[in-house]
Amino acid sequence: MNDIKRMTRQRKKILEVIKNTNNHPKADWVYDQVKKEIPNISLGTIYRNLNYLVKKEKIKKLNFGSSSSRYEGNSGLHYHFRCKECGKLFNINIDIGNLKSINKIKKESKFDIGYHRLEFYGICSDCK
Amino acid sequence: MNDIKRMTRQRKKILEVIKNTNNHPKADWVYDQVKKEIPNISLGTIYRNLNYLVKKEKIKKLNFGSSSSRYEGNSGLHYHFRCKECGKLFNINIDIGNLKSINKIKKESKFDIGYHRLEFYGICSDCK
DNA sequence: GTAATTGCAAACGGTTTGCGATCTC
DNA sequence: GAGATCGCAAACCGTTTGCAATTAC
Repeated sequence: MNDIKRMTRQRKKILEVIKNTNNHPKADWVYDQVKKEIPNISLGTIYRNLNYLVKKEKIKKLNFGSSSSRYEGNSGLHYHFRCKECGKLFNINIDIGNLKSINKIKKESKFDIGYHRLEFYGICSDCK
Repeated sequence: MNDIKRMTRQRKKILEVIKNTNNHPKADWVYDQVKKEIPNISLGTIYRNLNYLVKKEKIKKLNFGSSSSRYEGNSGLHYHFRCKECGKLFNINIDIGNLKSINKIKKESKFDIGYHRLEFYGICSDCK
C-alpha cells in the first residue's frame, strides 16, 4: 500500500513542483509556486499533500526527528541513533579512525565545511 | 567573549540539569526538573538560558537548521551542506566507496540501523 | 548602582485539524 | 455513489519577546 490513491490536480502539481527544483523548498515556497496555476489552493492542502507524499516515499522531508529541539551537555565526540518508533535518542560512540571517509569528503568538497552531523535511524531494542 | 556573564540560580540549575543527564532532553523536561528546585521559574527563562548556553558553547542543540521543514524530490544518493550564514542547502554528491566507514558503524552497532543522514555545515561561497 | 536577567503573559510562525463542500475513481 | 480530498478558518504547540520588577556583580 505504497501507491497514490487519487491523483488530484493539486497533488499532481505539488509533486511536479518539488520534482522540478534543485533547491530544497519549504512549504510556503511550494504554496507560492502551485498558486500560480491553482490560485485558490490552500496551505492546508499543501501540508496535507507534502505529508502524504513523504509517507508514500515520493519525496523526502529534510529535517530531523520531532519538531521540538533537544539539548545535550555531553561534549565528547559521538553521533546519534534515533528510534523511529518511540523517538528516543541514543548516543553512538565510535573511534576517530572510522571518520576517515568523512574527513575526505570535507577536504575534497568545494564548500568550506566546518563540521558535520551524522544521525542513524532504526528501531531500538525496546521497541523491537 | 565566550564566558558566562552572570551565573544566576536559574542558569546554574539549568546547566546542571543538562550536564547531569545522559538523555537528550527537550526544553519542557528541563523545565520540569528545574521547577522542583525553583518552583516559580518560567518557561521563557528556560528557553532564554538554553539559547544562551548554546551560544556560549556550554551545551549543544540537537536539531538541524531552521524551524521549518524542507522537502526534496531528488531520490539519488547524496548528502547536504548547509550554509550557516544564509541557511541555504546544497547537495553533496559522493561516490558509494566513501561510505565504507559508515557501513561499518551500521554493521557493528548494537542498534538495528535502517538508514542514516549526514549533513555538513560551513559557509557557502556566496557568503564568503 | 547598573546592566543583566527574571517572571509573566501575549504574540509568533509553522503546522495540523474539523467541517461541510467537492471531486476522483 | 462512495470515499478521498479540498478550501477555509480556527486551533495547536514549541518558541520568542516586551515589559516592569528583581538580582548579580
